[in-house]
Amino acid sequence: MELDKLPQFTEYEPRLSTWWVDNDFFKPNTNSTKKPFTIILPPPNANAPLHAGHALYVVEDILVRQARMEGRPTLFLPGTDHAGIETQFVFEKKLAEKGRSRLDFDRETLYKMIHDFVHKNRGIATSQLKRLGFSLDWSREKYTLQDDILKTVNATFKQMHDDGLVYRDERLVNYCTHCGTGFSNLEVDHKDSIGKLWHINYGPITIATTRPETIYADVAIAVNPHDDRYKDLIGQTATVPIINKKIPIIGDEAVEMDFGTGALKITPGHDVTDFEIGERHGLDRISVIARTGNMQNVPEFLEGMFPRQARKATIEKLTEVGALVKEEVYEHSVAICYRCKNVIEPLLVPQWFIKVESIVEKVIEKLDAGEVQVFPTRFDKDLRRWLETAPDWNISRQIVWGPRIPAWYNLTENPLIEVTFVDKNGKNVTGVYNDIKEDYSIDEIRNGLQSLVAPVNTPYVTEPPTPGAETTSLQNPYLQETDTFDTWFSSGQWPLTTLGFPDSDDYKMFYPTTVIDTMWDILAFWVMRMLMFGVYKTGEVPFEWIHMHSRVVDGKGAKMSKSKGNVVNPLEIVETYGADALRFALMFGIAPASDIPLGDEKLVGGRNFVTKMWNVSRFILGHTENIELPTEPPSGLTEDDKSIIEKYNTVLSKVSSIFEIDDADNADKFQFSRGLDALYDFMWNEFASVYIEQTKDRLAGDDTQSAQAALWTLMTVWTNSLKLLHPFMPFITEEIYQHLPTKNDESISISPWPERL
RNA sequence: GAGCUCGUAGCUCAGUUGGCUAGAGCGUUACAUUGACAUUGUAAAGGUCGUUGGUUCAAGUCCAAUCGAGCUCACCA
Repeated sequence: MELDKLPQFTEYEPRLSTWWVDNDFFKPNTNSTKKPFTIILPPPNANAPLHAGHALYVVEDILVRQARMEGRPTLFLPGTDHAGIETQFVFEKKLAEKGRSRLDFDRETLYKMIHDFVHKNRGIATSQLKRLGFSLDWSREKYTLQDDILKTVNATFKQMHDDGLVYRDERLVNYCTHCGTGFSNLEVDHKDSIGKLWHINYGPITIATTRPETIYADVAIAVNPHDDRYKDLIGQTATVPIINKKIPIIGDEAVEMDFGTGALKITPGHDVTDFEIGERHGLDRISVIARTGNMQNVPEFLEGMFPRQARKATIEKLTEVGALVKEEVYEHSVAICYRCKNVIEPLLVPQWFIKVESIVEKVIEKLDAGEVQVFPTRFDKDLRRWLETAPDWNISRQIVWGPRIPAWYNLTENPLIEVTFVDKNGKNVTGVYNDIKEDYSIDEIRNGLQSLVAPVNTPYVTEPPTPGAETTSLQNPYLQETDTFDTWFSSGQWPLTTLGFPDSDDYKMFYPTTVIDTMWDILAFWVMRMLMFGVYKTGEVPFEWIHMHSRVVDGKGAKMSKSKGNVVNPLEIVETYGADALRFALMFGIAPASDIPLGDEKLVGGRNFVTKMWNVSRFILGHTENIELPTEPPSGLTEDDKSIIEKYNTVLSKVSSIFEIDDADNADKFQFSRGLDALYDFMWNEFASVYIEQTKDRLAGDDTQSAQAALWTLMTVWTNSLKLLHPFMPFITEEIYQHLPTKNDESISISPWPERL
């Protein structure tokens, strides 16, 4: 029963991690009649290694390990996410390094290339999760793009469509006319730019604008209704110069009185603020910039120009007609394409939307009823605000990497659909089908298809019209929508899809899940969507608790970022200090949902604690050779023995109360730091520094009864303390447990949660 | 502009519903120790709990104001 001089965590941590999985300790014990405990792992990006934030899965692992020891059927289910935009972004960067672009490939080829790229990297994150010791049931691992998941995701879309919750509408998207595609906000760079602010006379009122080339798309002038200068003009008309179009003057509080002239030209087709004002007042949307980047719907002298040329020409014309009041230098930031650095135009592009109001109402009812609760409670307010102000959800993305929206258009019946494809000679073609149908067959378009844009009112079907034949039949005039689902549309159904909704045994047993734990930054994106899908599909919330964890920052409290160079790799920490030390550093002395400064001092502290555990165990085990360990509590316990047992009982209830999350009055729930602090103090100061010193003489003395009482107390209290510590620091506790004569179970991870002594 | 969080020892942070001489880790100082201890143990120094006012028998904790820091959302055409 000799232990090495030092704990060799680089040896035992990976060994135990594999051993746990190989022996199925993390598969749920479904024989128990206790209430199941379920956590679905928030899926990390399948394509990227873990970062420091992922180490916070330790919060979930602590809960899961404790529940497992309580004897509850406990499931911690792993999976990975295809991370649509981010992954395609990374892949395209790699393409760019080789001088290629996504526009060189048809969508099917591109999809396959990204798929292969992700497939190569998929193992990295999963092996890291294992190395960190998370007690996941790998036999149930899922991936967001696997067939059974997609089947449910598509079924949800169809159900929502049948319920009348799906519609198409035009919205402004960040569109790069040079690259011919839309981007998400994440993909847009901003550049400070010195431009000009032109003051232009519209008859009774003068406006200020940075974009005079869009005046042809103006549909109104807006002023602030509290603006004494202008409020009497509301209801009158103004005149767009050059084209002499009459437009109404309206009042809207979004207009800043202090900016420019205090009067704003409303151009819903080309500006996000204007779009919203236009929505409020029921105004038309006019597009004067085509997706090709050329001017359209403009006076003849501008036709076909690019916006920059049109701006110059418009200024000249305004000067000529005397409408230009003045121009001033103005600094602002403009959105530019991350790839080609050209200016991003907000353009009207048809998008897919989900009506959220009826679903959100039900979610709020569940919140009110306490069926789902938020910890810490201050985030309840945030969640409600997101729910109450949730606009209809744009679920479509103009990217390839993701589940393609299951809607099909009949091309011959809707020839105004615009298609972009690579023709059989490898050339990029964009055109309205009606204009190009003489030159290209539907098959040629389909085979090289990159994207299509169907006008908003184009009819569609939600099943492939000729199942299995849609990509081959010469007669088939249908093309599938090329937009893909927003990543959150599929990951929002994660608690359902991973458990095999609607009729699997797992779903019946483990849904609703117990806790979801994430950082607050995706409360609106992900947690809210899971609530919506859960309630919509099952009538039940997908989890009982929403637990918000902390953000990992560097040792000085600064946010980690690549540009600052202070990003830490959790696996490097594990190599240097051990996974237990990392887990300790993340939990010790931390208030719920506050920042976690992760510096070397903290990690050293964790490693030293591991060493301390080890040495205490060496001391106790060193005496099992010459003193017989009683199997029953001996009668001759001293005051010292009774005192340490009493202190153990106090710590036991303190640690246990962290996990009593169903108790409404329990102020200690989820207070991991308090439990760990108490354990640390007890094990190191009370037990090791005080009690062990008290026993040394007795263990070495001639009084066998006293020695046995001391050894029994040492061994019993220590074994139970290790069990209390196990959810927090699983490796060292398991490694020691395997050497204990008091070991009653194959693994400490499945041993019963200790009781009072 | 709206909202949220924070300001406690040299550093990083705890401090549950207000209640004994305000705590931890790291750091500092002194002494001890080859011990179960990549050291550890004992002890010490170090805080007007941002500032001001209020409620209370009692305030780090509640309220108001103020100063400072950080974050989120919305953003100026």
